[in-house]
Amino acid sequence: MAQAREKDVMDIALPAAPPGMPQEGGKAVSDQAVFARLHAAIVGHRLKPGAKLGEEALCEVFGVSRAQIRRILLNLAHAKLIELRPNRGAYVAQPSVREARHVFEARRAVEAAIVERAVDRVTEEMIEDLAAHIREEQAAHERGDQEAAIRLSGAFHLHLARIAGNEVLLAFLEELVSRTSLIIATYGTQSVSACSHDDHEGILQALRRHDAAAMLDHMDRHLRFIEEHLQLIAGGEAEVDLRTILSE
Amino acid sequence: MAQAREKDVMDIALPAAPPGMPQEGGKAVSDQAVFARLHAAIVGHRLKPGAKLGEEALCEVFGVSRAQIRRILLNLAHAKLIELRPNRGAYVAQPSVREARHVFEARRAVEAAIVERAVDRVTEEMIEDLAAHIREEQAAHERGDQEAAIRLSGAFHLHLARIAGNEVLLAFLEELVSRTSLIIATYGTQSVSACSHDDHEGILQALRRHDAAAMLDHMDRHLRFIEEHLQLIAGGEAEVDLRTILSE
DNA sequence: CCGGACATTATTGTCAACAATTTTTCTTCC
DNA sequence: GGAAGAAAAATTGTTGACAATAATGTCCGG
Repeated sequence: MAQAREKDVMDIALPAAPPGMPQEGGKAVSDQAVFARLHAAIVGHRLKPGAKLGEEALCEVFGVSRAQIRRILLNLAHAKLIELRPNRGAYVAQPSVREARHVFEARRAVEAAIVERAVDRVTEEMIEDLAAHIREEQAAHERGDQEAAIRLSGAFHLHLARIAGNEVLLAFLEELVSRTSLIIATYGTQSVSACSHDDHEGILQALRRHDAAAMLDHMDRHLRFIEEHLQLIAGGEAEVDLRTILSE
Repeated sequence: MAQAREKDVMDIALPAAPPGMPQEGGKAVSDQAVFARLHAAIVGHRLKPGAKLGEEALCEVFGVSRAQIRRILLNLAHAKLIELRPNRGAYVAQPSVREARHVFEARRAVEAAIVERAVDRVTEEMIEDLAAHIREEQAAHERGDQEAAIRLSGAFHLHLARIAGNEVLLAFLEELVSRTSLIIATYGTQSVSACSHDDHEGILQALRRHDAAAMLDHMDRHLRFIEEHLQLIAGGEAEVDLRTILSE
């Protein structure tokens, strides 16, 4: 079982492997690169909540030293994507129901602040960029590329944050978007794996009219819709898993 | 000069040194303890923006290994209190004017969200705790204890966040309060070194009446007042320091 | 007297071996 | 057969030495 989970870790490197850089012999791989790969694997639902991230395994996968991996794991822990249990190792985080609700609540607050600033600063060109972005989302959705759909869906919100022009709010939203994706991985059903691009379209329409109130309304409904379609009931921890699975 | 700054580092340990624990011979000092000491020193304006934090010096002061200090410095960097320049070392952060404005803007947004939730959840007992807190603030102010005044001033806002009951918003505000203190250390005049307890009193009065609108108004004015009384003009970087100081 | 190249020093970054802890496996006994 | 306990294996945590880099000081030529 632990062996099986290690196998999952081995799969991380494959999808986004850089072309011209063999892990052996080449020069050092940057922290940022490894961090980005692990981040993408967790947010993209390839590494599932609870999966163990052994240091040795990660070293082999990325071809880096343990000291480096350790530093990167610390960063991922700070981003709340993994949990570091002393003397036990690193595990992909399993957000509690309470935590999930707090993340959504905080996200509504932060997104509202971003919307208010974005309507004032947006230009025609930016609106066209957003429209193009939504088309990309739609394309990924139609072609059935789930991971791209998740990524682009989050990127839409971050795009809006960049328009708002506040780097602190952007950093907050980056954290919240990533955590939202992890929450969906933990509590999501098949139907809800990402934001629906229709909602994004509605938000964009309101932005075109510079209608802040309508944008806020759309954004709030959008986030509440996602939250309500999760199975955020009771203690969805491992304990319940065993009970429901084994009581046939 | 570099030597003088190292001296500053030596002063960190003295004020809050734990009584019964000699750094040599006792068991290991926890990361958290060292982090808290450095955090308090920076937020309490004892370590000034730009001060160098040499690894060797910190090891001697706290009696810990370099690996441990390195890990702690990484955490402080993540909290945006220090800046890690590769191959150059760690320095107490010098927030740019732009960054300062973004922090205040984000803080207004986060505090607004907290206020809205706090008015709904507050109890009589909590209000009394807040009142007691304000009296403590006043006492520290009257006795001229600047560091305590700074700390308690931030603690008031965090107390409110705890009442709001959202751990994510609380974590955001913790970061923002610390960064605000660093911004005040960088751009503050003598007159503005902390929140005025009068404003806090006004916020509390509005909370007593469960008047969310009044609270939001007070909070917003409170934060804008602090921001406006800083010297947030032009590029107050180190470059300018040398130029203005040496060109008499 | 000033400026640039070189050597020295100090500091940060990295690595590999060692210690401590947890997890697994194997044995033993009821 | 199953549980308790002990040995073994695997994994995490720490330490110290070494390499790489930047800062400083020195020496010479102009």
